[in-house]
Amino acid sequence: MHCGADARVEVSCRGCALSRICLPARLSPPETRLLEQAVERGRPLAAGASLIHAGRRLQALYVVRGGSAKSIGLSIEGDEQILGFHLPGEVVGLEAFARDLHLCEVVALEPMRFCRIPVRRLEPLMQALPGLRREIIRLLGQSLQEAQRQRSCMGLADARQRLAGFLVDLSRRLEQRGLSARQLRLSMSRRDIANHLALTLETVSRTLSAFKRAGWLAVRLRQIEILQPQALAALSGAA
Amino acid sequence: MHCGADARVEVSCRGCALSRICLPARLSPPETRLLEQAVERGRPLAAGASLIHAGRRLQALYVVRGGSAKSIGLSIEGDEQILGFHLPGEVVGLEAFARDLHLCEVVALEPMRFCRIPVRRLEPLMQALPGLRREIIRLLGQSLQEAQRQRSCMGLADARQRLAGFLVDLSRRLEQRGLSARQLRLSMSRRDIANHLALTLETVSRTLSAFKRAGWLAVRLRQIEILQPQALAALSGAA
DNA sequence: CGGTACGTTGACAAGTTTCAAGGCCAGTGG
DNA sequence: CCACTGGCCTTGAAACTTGTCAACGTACCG
Repeated sequence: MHCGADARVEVSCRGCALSRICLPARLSPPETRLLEQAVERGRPLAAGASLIHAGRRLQALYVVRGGSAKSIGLSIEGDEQILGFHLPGEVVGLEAFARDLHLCEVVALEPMRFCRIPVRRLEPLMQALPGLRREIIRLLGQSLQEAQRQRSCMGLADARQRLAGFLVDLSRRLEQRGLSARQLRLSMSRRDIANHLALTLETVSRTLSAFKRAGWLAVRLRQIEILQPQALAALSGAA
Repeated sequence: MHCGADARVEVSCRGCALSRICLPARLSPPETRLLEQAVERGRPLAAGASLIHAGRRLQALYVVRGGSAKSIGLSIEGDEQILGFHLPGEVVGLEAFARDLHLCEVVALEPMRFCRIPVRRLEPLMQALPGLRREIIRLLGQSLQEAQRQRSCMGLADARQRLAGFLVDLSRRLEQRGLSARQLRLSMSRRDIANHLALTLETVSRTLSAFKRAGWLAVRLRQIEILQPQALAALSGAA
């Protein structure tokens, strides 16, 4: 299935609840107005449906509007690794700029809404709007730093540190979006978390139990309450 | 010390031996001519000297012209991880676009020459030359993919696979630059390799010895000959 | 009320790190 | 020229973390 888009629905970034977080956050009002004209709204996706298919040519960038998604990197041998989880306002698909080809499969974790910016419209806009060009480059640089940070984390941190870091990061990002930093409702399975952190699901489960025993978390399946944020933060940050 | 640059020396990218590998590789001759005017040649650096200081503002992108360098990512807690080794023709400093701030220290591994492209000159050029803009964005996308690939590697691969992958990658990159794909003269120490691969130097040493015993390599300190490239490639690629 | 996917827990095995000792090479000064 | 020193590299044995295999418990959905 091709990711359908209601091409000619009016989109208003300025009126969007995500405008403080999303692409327009650092654009001027006139720039945002011009960007709006290039943005299409996609038809909602069901949980498990693909927003981006690995192997497809880069035709558009996507922005999560509601729900959440995971990026799955596929190596030649067939092993998959989840490279990231995406929350509303986050731009996905940037890595495809390397070869105009998507190497990641992006899959909805729950019913999801999204926006779509075709590159054939983005290109001339980057020419016309220096602010938008800088913003795309900034986002690429940010993704690069995040990937490098995660790379270090995979190398240096043990299971407890990785899981603590995951929870702290998720908590922070949810808080940015106006949700509780304490009460997390995970949209991904233990298997997904384990894959993302390069652990086994058993280790994730055991480590969550250990945090629970230590009084740092209250865990009930995918509903997690952070009781000792500073303990988690110390573990994730301090080697 | 500020990284000195002989600002007004004439630079010719078209006459440079690296032009097939470096930034101009995908630019048109007219675009390359304009780019040349923005490029400065830096004063050679001694081994161990910093090309980029972590914490400094982004003022320029750098290109390795001769010798080699390592990028060291610094986390808050003080642990350092080598994020990559850089050969002639490679652009370094891109990750600073995230916050106009360099988070990596880039250090020469041996006497090194480099070029420098100030961002205040690059900005207007990206505006004027769509090809250069696309090329910078492509390079960012490529760095992002490489960082994600390495992230997966740290997670999924064991010591033998990581080291095999490291050697295969280095061999390929040296070959692109007209050097032997078989005879590698490592410019980095075992400690650096271990740090880069998130292993201990003992494990690197042991694994090299294992490859030697298997008849895959001839190892003499930093001089390495690859005897069975396909064995290394199979190990690095096949999970 | 099963059936199935998800999650938890335990015992054991494997791979890597840690700790410790020793070898090799280059540069230095007697 | 030689011995000495310090950095780099190699190798061995023990300890630890995580993966593997297996069993069991739990929520969700027909």
